[in-house]
Amino acid sequence: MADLQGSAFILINPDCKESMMNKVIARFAPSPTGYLHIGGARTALFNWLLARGNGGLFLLRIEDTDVERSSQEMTRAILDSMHWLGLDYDQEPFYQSRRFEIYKDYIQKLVRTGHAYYCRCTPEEVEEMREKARGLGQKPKYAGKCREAGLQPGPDTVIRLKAPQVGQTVYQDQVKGSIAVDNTQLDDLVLERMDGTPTYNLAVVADDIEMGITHVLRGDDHINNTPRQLLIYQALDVAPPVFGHVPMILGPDKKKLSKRHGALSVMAYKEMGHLPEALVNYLARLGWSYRDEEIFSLKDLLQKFSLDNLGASACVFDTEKLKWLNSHYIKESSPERLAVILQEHLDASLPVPAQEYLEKVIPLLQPRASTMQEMAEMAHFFLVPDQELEMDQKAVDKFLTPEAREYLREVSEILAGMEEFDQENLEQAMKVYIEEKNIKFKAIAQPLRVALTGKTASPGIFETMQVLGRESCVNRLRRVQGL
RNA sequence: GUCCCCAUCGUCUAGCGGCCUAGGACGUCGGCCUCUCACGCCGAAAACAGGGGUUCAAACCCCCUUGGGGACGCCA
Repeated sequence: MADLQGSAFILINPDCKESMMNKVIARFAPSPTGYLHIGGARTALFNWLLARGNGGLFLLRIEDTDVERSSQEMTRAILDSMHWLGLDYDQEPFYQSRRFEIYKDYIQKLVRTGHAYYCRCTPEEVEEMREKARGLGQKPKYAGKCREAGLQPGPDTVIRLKAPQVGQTVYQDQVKGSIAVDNTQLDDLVLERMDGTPTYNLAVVADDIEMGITHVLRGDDHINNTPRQLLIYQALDVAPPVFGHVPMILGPDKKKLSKRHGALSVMAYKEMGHLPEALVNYLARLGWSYRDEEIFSLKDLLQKFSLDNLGASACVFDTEKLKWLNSHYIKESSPERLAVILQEHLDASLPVPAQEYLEKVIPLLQPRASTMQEMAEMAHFFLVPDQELEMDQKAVDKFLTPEAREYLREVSEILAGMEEFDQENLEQAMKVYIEEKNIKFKAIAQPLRVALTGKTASPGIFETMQVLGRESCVNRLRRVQGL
């Protein structure tokens, strides 16, 4: 790109179509100062889709230059979350903390070419300048005191970008459209701190150049950083990547999602019993749409995702819709897989059930549970020892009348004498019994349910009985006689 | 305060000047099914923030107002 510095109107990256022709290289660049939260996960997903959906590369960069707040554990946790969601990356992760030499080179190049200068102003002085600007009703910024001072490196100096003071910086945002900022709004940002470490904006630009990044999709909250970064690209005389800023995810109160109101980590959703494909599907639809469709697998998304269908406005995270998607995927999943997941959610006081048994229980719960946590609660009566089954007292009082107990006593004897203890034969046996007694099925359905499950709501009574098995059914029916 | 961004049912959204008496989905409310609870099916209520333009024609284009969000660090 030509050096346009100083011209009245600076147009950067007027059209991305040409670069779209080349191989897409996108990245996700989390800072390991916290868990991977819902917003970060969506950013990662979109970048992954952009790269993988176009035969490109998806790289990972760990922005751990803040040694104080970054940790190895958080990096691990972020990687685990991405793995759980099914977002894999190419090459080894790039760690900014190991790349300080590269940043030094970039900064020195800027100093050499006259695009950066040494500054001796103290943080207090700079703060005064900002205050002054604020007082004048202007945007707080560094006033440029050392800009023309021609200072040499020293122990108390930082390096600042010599940013253009006229014209404007314009770029085509892939989701927002044209964005323009007057250069007077921007100041000479610090590139290298007093301790010699690079600042965020410099490191990002240097890395994106080094990594060959073609597309930067990131949160809306970075929209104001983009013009600053563009200025660095310009000073470096390097063509910038394509930028796109996806809208923020808001909490139910329409405020930026934070730990206070449910900006939970990805892993928290796992613990609540959400399936990864449900979370991916939900996140994808938050800010993106494809006609009237709602259900998307990762594979569908790969094929259908495009920047064109990204929305521009902020959206509210809706737990109810997530749960609906989750219940959908629970219905779609195999009992084999769900059994493994369910184990993690079961009450620790329960005896560890066999995989085969869970696989019989789960089909009865699939249409009823919207999270695996819920399923674990529903599965409880299937797994608890007969003598420890908790009984809902209100249900007992209402349905286990003396008359009903007598029916149950007789039924328990019938069950004990049955040949094939399956749903079909159970239904037949009960039919015969109620005809014999000349009663309605309703007269014994709820008493049976309460006796067997302890509750008034459960899966179908015959399928429940078949899964529980003869022994448990008889045990439980006998047990209620004494209650 | 200054700058930037955004604005269709409660929520996620379709809509890219005429197909819109605004479509879908979640949720809500009815109904059907039914051994309970679910699932499923059927149906209903529910939105173009306001005001000016442009145009034969505006939810769609422009401007203003209002509202919301974000950013103004030697954090990332």
